[in-house]
Amino acid sequence: MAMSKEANGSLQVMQNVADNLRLARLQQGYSQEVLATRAGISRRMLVNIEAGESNASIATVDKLASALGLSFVDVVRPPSSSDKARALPLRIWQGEQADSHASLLESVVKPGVTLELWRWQLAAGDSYHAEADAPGCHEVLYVLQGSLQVQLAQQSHTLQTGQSLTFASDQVYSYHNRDAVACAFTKNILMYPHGTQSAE
Amino acid sequence: MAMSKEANGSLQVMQNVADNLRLARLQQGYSQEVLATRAGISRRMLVNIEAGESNASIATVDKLASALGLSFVDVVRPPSSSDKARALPLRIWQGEQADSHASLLESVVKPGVTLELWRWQLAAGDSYHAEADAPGCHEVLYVLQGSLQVQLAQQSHTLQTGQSLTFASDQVYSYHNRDAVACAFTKNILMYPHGTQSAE
DNA sequence: GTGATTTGTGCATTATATTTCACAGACTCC
DNA sequence: GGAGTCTGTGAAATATAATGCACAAATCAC
Repeated sequence: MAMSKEANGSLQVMQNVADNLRLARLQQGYSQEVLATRAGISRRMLVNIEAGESNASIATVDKLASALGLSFVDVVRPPSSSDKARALPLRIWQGEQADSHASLLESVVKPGVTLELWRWQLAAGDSYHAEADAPGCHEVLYVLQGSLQVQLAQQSHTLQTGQSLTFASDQVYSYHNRDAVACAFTKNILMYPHGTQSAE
Repeated sequence: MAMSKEANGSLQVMQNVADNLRLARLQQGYSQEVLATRAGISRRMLVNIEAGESNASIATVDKLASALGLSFVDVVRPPSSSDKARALPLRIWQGEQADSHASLLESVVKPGVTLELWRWQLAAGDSYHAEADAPGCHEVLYVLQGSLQVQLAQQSHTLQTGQSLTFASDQVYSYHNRDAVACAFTKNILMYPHGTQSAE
């Protein structure tokens, strides 16, 4: 993948910027309009850059990188270097305690569906309250260490190390580590554009 | 080091580009004029970029990177990432045999003097003939593996593993590996602007 | 000292990146 | 069907990157 298009004066770097920006933008769920506004540039420019047809300036690329929470180098980096072990982790959540954090490890974006792999960690006694995800979203948890209580709207589940749980996340929910040791777990999120999927 | 100057709209990236370009240019002994010509840009532009006062385009930075034998990322990279383990090795020499090559590991550029650390490797039976360095240059060799014969204008030295040699390199000289195994050695070069130093 | 080379600055000119708008196609939702 | 959002394209206007030249200051060679 990531073959160059060789338009007019299309440099390899331009194509890297184009690919990296588009990928990161879709991963974070921004439209061109939103991202362009956040970055303080025109949408027209963003279109050109994502098409690999614009020889942007350093400042412009930097604005976009910042708006996406990426470093300049991340945006410019060719896919060849550290290919799949990408610029991710992104969207890191850092709790008040040092041992409480979460990071996005992988992200697969397809036309109809998006899959994200997260790694979570909760310090002893800590908890996390989440808002409802988009309609149709499902989460699949797998506890690596310690124990985890998942509080849903109507029910509650307590998972021990090695146990897993699937639940619809289009509702408010929360994670609780009521144990005395840190809890680590992986979390897969399956998301759909709007509500395109039927129940299983 | 490498504090930002905060001129007009000086981004951190601009300063990185400025620092990296100037360092690489001096390391390779180019004047602004020469580098600008090789890169196909105006010297005026190069002056601005090296001063961190110009918001250059991707294409311009890429031209400069190519002219210096560097990748785009190398030029943009902040000094913080892999700080001293820099973009180097540069100026790689590759012999006809795969085991014969040399690379520049470190380079310290000061107003009056430049020190370079190289790592050389010569395949069994291979040799390398060097032109005279600038007047006043000295080399310090240290053999890591195998044996090395250094042929100077008036004399010849044969070094075994662990032995070292200092000699004035402002004369033609050559390295010979007359052994049956590959030879590796480090080489420090001490250079002066023109001939500013007195003999010891 | 003079002469040559390198580097930094100011300014007018040219090239082009960037903006703003208006519009068309593709898609989802109602 | 129409109304909505998202995305790509075109063209004119504007901002600015990039050029070229002339000149001053510093450094090194002689």
